[in-house]
Amino acid sequence: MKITLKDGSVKEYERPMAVIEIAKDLSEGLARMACVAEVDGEEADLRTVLDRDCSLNILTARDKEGLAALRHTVSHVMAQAIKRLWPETKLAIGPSISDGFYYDIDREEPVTAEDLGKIEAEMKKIIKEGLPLERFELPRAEAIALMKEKGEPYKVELIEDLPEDATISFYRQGEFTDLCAGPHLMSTKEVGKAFKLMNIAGAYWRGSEKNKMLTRIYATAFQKKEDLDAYVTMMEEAKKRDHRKLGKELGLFMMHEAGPGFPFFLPKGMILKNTLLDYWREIHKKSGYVEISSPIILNRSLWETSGHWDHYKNNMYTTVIDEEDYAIKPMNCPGGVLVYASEPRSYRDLPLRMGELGIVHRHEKSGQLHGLMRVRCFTQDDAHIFMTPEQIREEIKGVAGLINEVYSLFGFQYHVELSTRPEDSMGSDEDWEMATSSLRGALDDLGLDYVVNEGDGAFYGPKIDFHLVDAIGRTWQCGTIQLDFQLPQRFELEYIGADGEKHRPIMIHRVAFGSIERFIGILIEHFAGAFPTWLAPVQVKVLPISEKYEAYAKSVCAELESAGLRAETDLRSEKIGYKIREAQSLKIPYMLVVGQKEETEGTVSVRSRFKGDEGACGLAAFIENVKEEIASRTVRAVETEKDV
RNA sequence: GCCGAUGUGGCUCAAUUGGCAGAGCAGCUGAUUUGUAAUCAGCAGGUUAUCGGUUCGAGUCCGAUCAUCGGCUCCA
Repeated sequence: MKITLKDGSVKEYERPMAVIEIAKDLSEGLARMACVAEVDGEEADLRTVLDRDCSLNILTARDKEGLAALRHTVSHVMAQAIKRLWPETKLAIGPSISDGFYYDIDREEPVTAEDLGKIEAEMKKIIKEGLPLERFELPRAEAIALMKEKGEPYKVELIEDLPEDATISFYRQGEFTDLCAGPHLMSTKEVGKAFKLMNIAGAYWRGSEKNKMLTRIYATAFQKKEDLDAYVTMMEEAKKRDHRKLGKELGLFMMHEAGPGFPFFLPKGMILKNTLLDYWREIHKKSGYVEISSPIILNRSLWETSGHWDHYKNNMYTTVIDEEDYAIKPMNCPGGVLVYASEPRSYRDLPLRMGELGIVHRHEKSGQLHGLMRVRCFTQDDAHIFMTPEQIREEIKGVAGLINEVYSLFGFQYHVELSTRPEDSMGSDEDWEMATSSLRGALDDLGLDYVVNEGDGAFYGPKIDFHLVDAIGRTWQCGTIQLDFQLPQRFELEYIGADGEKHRPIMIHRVAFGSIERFIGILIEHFAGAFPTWLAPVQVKVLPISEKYEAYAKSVCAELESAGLRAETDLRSEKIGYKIREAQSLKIPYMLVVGQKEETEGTVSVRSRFKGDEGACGLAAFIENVKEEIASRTVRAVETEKDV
């Protein structure tokens, strides 16, 4: 099969092995910068479902349309079933989404898990009835009248938002009629059996918290039963790699009621965090950044100058000390700005790339906390770049390149969004035009594929966001690059140009990891806890066969440690199988089994968490190999664990 | 914050219509001295999230609070 990437490059793969080959290429970074555009000449989209399995879904445009029509039809069947069971229920919207569909409904009594079973049973009846789906159109006024007659106020509201002269399309199946643009299957019979109601949630009508909260029923459907089964299995597997579960099992971090949303890092999690920070410092030094640290608590007048006191106070922890207002910083920028302003700057100093691993606190609303992904205290791998307008494009490219380098190291897939000027914004049209085109230009220069979110930028400037995917397909914003002309103005920042005159610099706010906490959450799920050796909290565990070999095990461990490896011994009087089982479940990269044979020969028996027993090896040679693996930060995303 | 659900030893889960709070794993002690995913025995561990109510009697029923989970909104 011939695959065309969005950057225009073409690769050929042999059919039976294609999926594996593509996965390998992706993990090696070959195709990461671009998604698949065509498969055998047909427009297509390619995504890895789970990196560990390298299971790839290659969906052609036609497949996607067919699946959407199927799901949309099942959505109508579900709505029909609900109306049959509880006729007083009001219907809102029921679209097809990336891995299924949902319907928002308004019912007095809460929907329960048992109700889902009843709905499914009723849906099966409707499917069996084989009702044909008929499309018909009505002028706007008649459409409104029809929906009023059926007692569907949400539908009426939807139609009222359409233009006066619009013709409204409906789909009818049996006694049930729904406002809908289609397309649909021909008959409810075609739905088949491959559908499943997943869960119940709340959702605001039209996505605004000012509106009524409706009940959303999430469900999914596939063309084949096997696909549904595979999906359900995949979701179950994915839940096993939930970072909250693994974080506890692997002793990485904990939460406590004493501080909801404030994570505690445990000793092993701290090694992971510090190792990431070491890496961060290394690449930032290489990329010409300097590092600063600014205070956690600063007084009110600073936050007033920066605008946070007015615009961000709801999310800030504030306090009164010696009768003066203070705030715990929710962002690092004002601190960075003060450092910039602390001495006169020349154009020769620019661009000035000033990094800060800053701990910020934000009072997030209780309902939105989520493990390490959404917390109230986190470390941003922040940096502020002060520069001249001419330097914007190159700097953006530099940052985007750096972020790509970081994500590629871990084998992440990500997508990029460009957010443009919002309605409520500050600054001149020219500034916005220049800033937005610089961002766009940088993305184009790099050949990065991106979507544009019109009007979604910050009030002070446009931004580029980088999103990573968690184990069950939710995406999380991690990296971001934001252009800012407001803060330099508010703080009256200056530099002396070549002309001897004062000029105002432009600022970039940027993060690569985003928050170390969130990034670690994503890493845990991405690797299912089996971190690459360079990141693993314990890299080698020495397992003596019995207490007789305790001395040798200790000496091996001492040598590993003196070579800079993170090693532990397991000296308990347990059988070797027990020790292996435990080390394996902790996902320790290497287990060294030592007994009589090894002690006599001065060797170690190496067991890899992925490959199992690898046989005897000289200790010096083993150390060299592992050191090399760590130094090169080798990531083996394609390897799979042995089944338990 | 909003809608819904959940909360029992460190972890995973039991406990009939309201009737003596249990088990496995982990921990500790002892025995065992082990060759690639769980050796055996014993011991200890709980104010059933918290506070209040109903009842002769509450893990179980009711109310409030807190936390967590699935979403929505917001966001790194």
